[in-house]
Amino acid sequence: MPDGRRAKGAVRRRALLEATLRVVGRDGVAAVSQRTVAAEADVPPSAVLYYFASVDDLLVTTLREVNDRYCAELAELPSVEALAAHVAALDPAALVAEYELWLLAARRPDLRSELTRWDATVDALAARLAPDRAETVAAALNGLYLRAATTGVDAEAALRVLRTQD
Amino acid sequence: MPDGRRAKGAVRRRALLEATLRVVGRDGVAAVSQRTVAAEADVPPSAVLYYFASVDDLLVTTLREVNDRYCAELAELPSVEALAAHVAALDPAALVAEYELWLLAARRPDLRSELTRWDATVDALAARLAPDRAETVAAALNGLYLRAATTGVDAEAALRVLRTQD
DNA sequence: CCGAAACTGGAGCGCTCGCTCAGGTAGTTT
DNA sequence: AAACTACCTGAGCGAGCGCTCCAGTTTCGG
Repeated sequence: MPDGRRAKGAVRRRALLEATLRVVGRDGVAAVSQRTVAAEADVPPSAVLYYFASVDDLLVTTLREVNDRYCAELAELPSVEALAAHVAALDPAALVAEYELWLLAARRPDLRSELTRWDATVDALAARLAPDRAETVAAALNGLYLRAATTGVDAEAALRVLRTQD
Repeated sequence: MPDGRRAKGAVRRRALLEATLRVVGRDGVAAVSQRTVAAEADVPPSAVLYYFASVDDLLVTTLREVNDRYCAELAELPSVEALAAHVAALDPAALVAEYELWLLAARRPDLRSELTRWDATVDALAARLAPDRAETVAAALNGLYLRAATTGVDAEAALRVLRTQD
């Protein structure tokens, strides 16, 4: 029988993770605090440290979840055209949040594995969609992501960049 | 006659800017505070707010200086080969610092101009060194920078990525 | 229906933060 | 040398921080 107590807790826990991601996207990793996340999720501050061992734990858990999501999304793309459309459809604010977390992972040895996971996913995608020029496509994709985070990228331009040999 | 007092002040001001960049590289933008920078530059904390209107002003000034330096460096590269060598020679820690500042600029409207300045410099370089495939080279260069910040990139691999058509 | 377990939330501790300010020090001018 | 002024600084304020603690509430199994 499902325990109603645990179920209720799980809902709050998830709400906190989503609130954290929103705070990161809006104001950056530095703005993530027990009190700001609690306010964003509309729970009392003490709830944050009931569901997570520390504020840092909350942040790291959020990072892993986001990485999971992005990697899964990339793995399902069937073609270079779909990839270009994917890049063009990304929300700049969400990408900025992603880079905030990327930077956090780059700085901390214990999160290095998340970084290599992301790199490996991009490399695998490039090798799958463009085996003869995988290195360039992987680099160009990373470059497109960066550009998409600021000025945005439209699908035609993305496709032009990714189809490097035509 | 030059006022010795003013000259001494200028030296301290510069020391604070360099200390700020070191702190950003080592511990991130979030670690930049009046007290940490003062300790890094070996000046009393109050000196920080004597030379800069606020801690934020110090950070923004540092960002503009770093951007100046990077843009000037790119503008002088004579060939794709030199560009590949340049990327391979970059220090990962310094690149992480650069991305910290990039992210700061991405989030703040008043710093958007620094971002477009960087993008324009990269685009101009790509158009100069590889006119027939500028968009791809610009994206690939940004991708290489990102990779260089974590795992590092060797010169041969960078050249392979940048010479997209061979 | 009752004890246990999961959950809730407010109070508050020790700490660092950005910033202000009154006053001290040292180089310049007369 | 005295007056002036630009430069410099330690002390301290109010605020927000992570985190602990514990008394209260809800929901469960037996």
